[in-house]
Amino acid sequence: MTSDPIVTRFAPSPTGYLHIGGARTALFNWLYARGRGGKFLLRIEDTDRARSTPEATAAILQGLTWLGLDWDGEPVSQFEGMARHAEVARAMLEAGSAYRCYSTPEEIAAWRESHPRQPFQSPWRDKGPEDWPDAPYAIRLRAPREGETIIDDQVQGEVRFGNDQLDDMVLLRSDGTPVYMLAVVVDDHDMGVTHVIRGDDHLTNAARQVQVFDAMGWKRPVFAHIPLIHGEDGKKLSKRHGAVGLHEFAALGYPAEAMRNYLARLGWSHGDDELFDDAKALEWFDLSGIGRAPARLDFKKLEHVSGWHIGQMPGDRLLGELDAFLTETGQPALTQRQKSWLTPALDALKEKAKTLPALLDQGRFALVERPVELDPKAVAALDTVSRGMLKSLTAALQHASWTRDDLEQAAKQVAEENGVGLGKVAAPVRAALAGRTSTPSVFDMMMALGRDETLARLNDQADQAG
RNA sequence: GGCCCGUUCGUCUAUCGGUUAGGACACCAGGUUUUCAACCUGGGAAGAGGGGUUCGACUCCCCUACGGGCUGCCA
Repeated sequence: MTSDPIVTRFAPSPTGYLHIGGARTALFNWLYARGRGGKFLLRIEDTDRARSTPEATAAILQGLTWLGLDWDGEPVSQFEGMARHAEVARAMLEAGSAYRCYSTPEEIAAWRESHPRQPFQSPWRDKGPEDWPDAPYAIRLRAPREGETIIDDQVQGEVRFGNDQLDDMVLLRSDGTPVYMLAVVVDDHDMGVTHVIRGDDHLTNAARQVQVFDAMGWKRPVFAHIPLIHGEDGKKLSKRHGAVGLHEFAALGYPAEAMRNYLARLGWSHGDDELFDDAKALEWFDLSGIGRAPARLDFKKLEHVSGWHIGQMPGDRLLGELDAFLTETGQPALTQRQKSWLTPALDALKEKAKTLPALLDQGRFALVERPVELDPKAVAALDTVSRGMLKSLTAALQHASWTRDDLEQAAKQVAEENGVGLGKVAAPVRAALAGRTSTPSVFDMMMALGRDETLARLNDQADQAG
């Protein structure tokens, strides 16, 4: 038997930026669909008009784009489907799977008051047309009162709800507007969604939604309710945990592919595999690998994953990432000259950098122009003796062929002549070349800067020898 | 309150009845080294508690504790 093509969706409410939990949910849906040749759809749940904003929608789309998650077709606006949702509610009314409920909010509140710990039971459930008053009414689902509603969840397993715990949910409000729970079901059905992968805060909702699917005679999608991400303290993720918005992670300089890797591993695993690229993630991702306990955000681990990905990147890709990062954070783009100095040093730089800004910081020698500004430690490294050694090195370098071996040879020679270790020679070179004491290897810098720039920078300091 | 979900090293996790409970991050100690790193080697570190079931439980069942979710004519 040929199975239907997979269709997943990500359905955020446009009430703010895309946060890290939502990003992971989107990633799971994307991985599942894309790994199986299926479709990944987007639906904006904008039925809450008061809280939904176009800016938030834009921010979410931008976040997904940055993360590298592409979706099929245009994003669907749930709000625009209102008429369709109402139509379904009316159809259910016609079919008898829903009924008119004339209870007012006050009556419902009073009922609850006198029936503690019991779901509301409308007195209108079994009334006929002859009893209908001339008043506004809500349409409620005629849900089964006995038996169980069972969700066969791919993550949570078989979850059973006693139908006596589930009330007849409102489908259409008395003002004629559909309710979110109905909209979700109708949209998922109309969009052909086969797999609903979402936060487990919707697990209980699923029971109600399934009743609607059943009432309409629609095929239920496969459900997978994934645990939410928590902060480092184990509490629900919120602003006080620092970065929670995806854009904040982008600004911190984690490459998108590293975020994908880290996020994928948060709550999902494939044996002991920790570091992998998209191809592997797509190949390995499966619902069965998702855990049931909420995972905490761990920035240290993220850093490690990020460092690995940066180290794996070919130079041109890395340069592209750096460009994107600078643009993203509103910093000036790299000039041609900066690129020409930075590029040869990339292989050395990417070995140690864990984030993009960290790499830029280590590569600062390639970004500055003469005269190189010295920080206090660099000044301290350039005492009279050091400047003297710089002078002899500069002289020796004048005729050196610019290969790493020769440079190293020359430096060692100067060290020997002065009866000191290589470190003593390297320190002032480092200071003169980069203006600081923490840099890549001095030889890497010399190779990257080239003969002219290197000698110029060295001379800038050597000339000041006493 | 009721219903539902969860609980393996500090953290992310492996284990799908039989392991000295494995890996990764972090941490500690050594090594390497021209700085900072990076890297290499080694180390400490876990089944929430209590009952069962079983020849044998981290794995299955029950209870408790602790987290979390839902319980709206919110989404």
